Amino acid sequence: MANHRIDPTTLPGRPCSLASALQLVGERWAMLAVREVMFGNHQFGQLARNTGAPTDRLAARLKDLVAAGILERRREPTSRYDGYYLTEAGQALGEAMQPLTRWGDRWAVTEPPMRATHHDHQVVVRQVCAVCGEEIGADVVREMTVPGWDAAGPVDPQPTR
Amino acid sequence: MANHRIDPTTLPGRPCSLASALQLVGERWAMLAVREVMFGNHQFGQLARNTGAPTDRLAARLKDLVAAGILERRREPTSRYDGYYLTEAGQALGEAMQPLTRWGDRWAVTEPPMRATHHDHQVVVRQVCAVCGEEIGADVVREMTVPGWDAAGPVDPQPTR
DNA sequence: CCTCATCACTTTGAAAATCAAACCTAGATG
DNA sequence: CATCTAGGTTTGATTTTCAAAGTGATGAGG
Repeated sequence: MANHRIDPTTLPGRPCSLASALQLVGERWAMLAVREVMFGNHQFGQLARNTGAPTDRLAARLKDLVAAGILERRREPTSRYDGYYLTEAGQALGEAMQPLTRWGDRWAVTEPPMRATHHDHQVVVRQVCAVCGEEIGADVVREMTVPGWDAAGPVDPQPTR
Repeated sequence: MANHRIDPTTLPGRPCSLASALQLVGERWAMLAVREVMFGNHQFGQLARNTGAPTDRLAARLKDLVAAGILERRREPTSRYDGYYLTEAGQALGEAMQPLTRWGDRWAVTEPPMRATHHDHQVVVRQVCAVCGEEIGADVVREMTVPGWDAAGPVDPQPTR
């Protein structure tokens, strides 16, 4: 497992876990490849057909995702070819992508092309805090832990001198 | 509000709300711009500084996000310039981006550069089903509602014939 | 043994997107 | 009037993306 973590202060703009996450999975086709692996499709050809990505781009993305420790390439037991599988980070990413999919259902598509159910009813996602059980909403406070930044942007130590 | 919804069957690959969502907000800098607006930064210059995006790219993204109905451009009361604000879809997107940020905290960065708290304790996100209250995990079943596709990929009506 | 098919890529050459930097416009400031 | 600031747009070079063709390894059919 590679686990190429990024120091967010080396990225342009505000140091932020979202920016770092997008550095790993923000390029085109990356999340769709993870989606397919999550759906149980492990072969390169399946990923290519089901994402619609050009094969050279897909090959590059898969290489990156393996290097980032999100996918793992290993031999399929039933076949002579390798398959791509989710690591623990990849599993977690798959779950983190669900709210984005749900957002797409609600705001991005004319008609949702998939239905997510468990126990024979449709899943309606709610984000709650595991500590206090309350729904997470607008009362979340964000503190920057890196010096030089606050919510409004970079803080100048001496403004113009 | 523009509300450019996408018919997911017109996209390459599997018709999917995630692919549609990424069509709207998957390009570089788009989510970071939404993040900044969510943090209360509404001016173009702030968005440029805080995202680190080139101004031409940022201008293009903001135009797209406004056209997609995610941001709204309106006159600042305190200034003679316009500012960018979240629509209802943009608010919802901001919330959908949180799990991705949390994933980044855990898997993408060397050290989280921000801390999210409410009521003086750190937020730990848990996704639960609003219908039954159970945590959403692996027991989610996905059914495709469009013909020609299942979880494994495209279904051929007559295979080779 | 020879041909053909399948799978997983890689290479190629053209088109499109991205970038940093320079430039532009309109209104305030000195 | 000259300069400054904010909010972009334009420019020209670089990089990325794309579809399509090619490669090489394995196995099946005749």
